[in-house]
Amino acid sequence: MRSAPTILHLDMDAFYASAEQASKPSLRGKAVIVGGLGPRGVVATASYEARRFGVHSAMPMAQARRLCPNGACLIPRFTLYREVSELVMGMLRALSPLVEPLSLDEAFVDLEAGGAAFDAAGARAVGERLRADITAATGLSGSVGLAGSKMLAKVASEEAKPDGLLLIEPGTERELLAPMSVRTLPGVGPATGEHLRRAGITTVGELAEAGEDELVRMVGKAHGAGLYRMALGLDDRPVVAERDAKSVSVEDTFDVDLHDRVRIRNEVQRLADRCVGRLRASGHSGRTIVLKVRRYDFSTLTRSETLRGPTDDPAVVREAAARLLEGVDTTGGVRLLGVGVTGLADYTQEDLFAQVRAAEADGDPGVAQESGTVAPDGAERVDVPSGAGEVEAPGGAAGAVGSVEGGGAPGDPGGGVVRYWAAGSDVRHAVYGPGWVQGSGVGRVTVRFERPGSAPGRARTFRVDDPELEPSDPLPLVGPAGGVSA
DNA sequence: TCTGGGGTCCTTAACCGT
DNA sequence: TCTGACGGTTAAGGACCC
Repeated sequence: MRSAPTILHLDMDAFYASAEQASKPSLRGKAVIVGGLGPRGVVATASYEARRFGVHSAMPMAQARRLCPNGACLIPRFTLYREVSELVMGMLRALSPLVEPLSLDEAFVDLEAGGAAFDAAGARAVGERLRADITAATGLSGSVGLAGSKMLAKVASEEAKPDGLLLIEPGTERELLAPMSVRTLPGVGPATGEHLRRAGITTVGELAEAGEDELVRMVGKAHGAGLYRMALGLDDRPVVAERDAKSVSVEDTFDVDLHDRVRIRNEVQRLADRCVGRLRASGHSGRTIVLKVRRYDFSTLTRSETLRGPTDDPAVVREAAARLLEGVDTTGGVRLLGVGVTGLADYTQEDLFAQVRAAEADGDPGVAQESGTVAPDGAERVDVPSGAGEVEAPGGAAGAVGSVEGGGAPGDPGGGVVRYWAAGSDVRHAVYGPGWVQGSGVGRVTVRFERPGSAPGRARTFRVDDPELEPSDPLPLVGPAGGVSA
């Protein structure tokens, strides 16, 4: 069954880094690295200029700085990326109602379903125009893959990068795939790749030769069967526009491992509250509470508890998380904590209260226990004085940072306002106007004053507590404040 | 100075009820 | 009544994706 190449996969090129370059003219053509800037940060995206130094995503930021000491390292600005993403997704939806976003910078489109294209020539024309329109509207480039299936369209856009388009003609897919690395296929990561390599399989062609039975034996039923079909270029998964969320979770990695049990408990409570905040914002409640703990040695464990009914009550989630924590040994230190909720239901508040009442009538401790909630503190965190929780256990780590406590900026929202200016963040100066933080340290912060569409601007340095300087929202890449062309 | 954060899906084992 | 097969649910972990 040979189908026309009318599945389109769009992948924006080095999305976060390109968006930063578009909004910060002085960074165009320069190495830009977007990611976490803390001692345990990793790279989210590197510009192509930075990739030439060997920097790539998921690499520890410290290593990236070593490889590319002159690169600009910036924190991600998701508000901006989301805005650009919505603009682009809107353009895709103009082509077809069947648009399946995979992330902020990637999506599938079923062109045939939208009547946008029915054959290779039509699909190619739509793809080329889309790329031009995206660049005109955002100043960014995207790569397009066109094929008869999602898997092949994705492989095609990957091959087309950067700033290209590739259409896989029906009938040519097996020859095209055969010499490619097995790692090209979606679903083959480091573990499966290594597994296959030990069996002497490194290319997609060898994968196809191995046969389904052999693959199933090696990597399991579902994975093996799927892998075999993909190696033959077979994939009939439809493009689906709406997908229901299945879980909501939040997690924090701490700059320094946590040892103090009290502090750990407090962090779990905070995470539970944040998680419920997100759960409610998404209009969901959930039944299963999950606690995640990553220990000093990077070993990760999860503990979960399923309630009698779904909840979005912070007290209930806090208590469940606290109970789960009691069963976890944290001696040695904890580098990450997370709280999640799965088994989502979109119950309304009314339904939920009805559930609670029913459960109370049942005498069910699972759901009804908000009455018996201990809740030592409200939403407010009871902060362990800095340092007090970090008194080193014998043989403590080299960290010794002390000043910045886990995740939070060392800002004091109360009085003196010593602000923390993260590199890459947006600011506005009363005199010089909008700009972005280039760097800060020893009581100073350097700001470059430029905006999307302007010429590269000049940098000025201020005291970190300069009253004329304040954080601000990102300027749009296009529109009144900016403009894609200078 | 190793290794983020937010997800999805699959596998395995234990357990319960039929 | 005992035993076994089977299905569903829960819990935990692992791989993978962007």
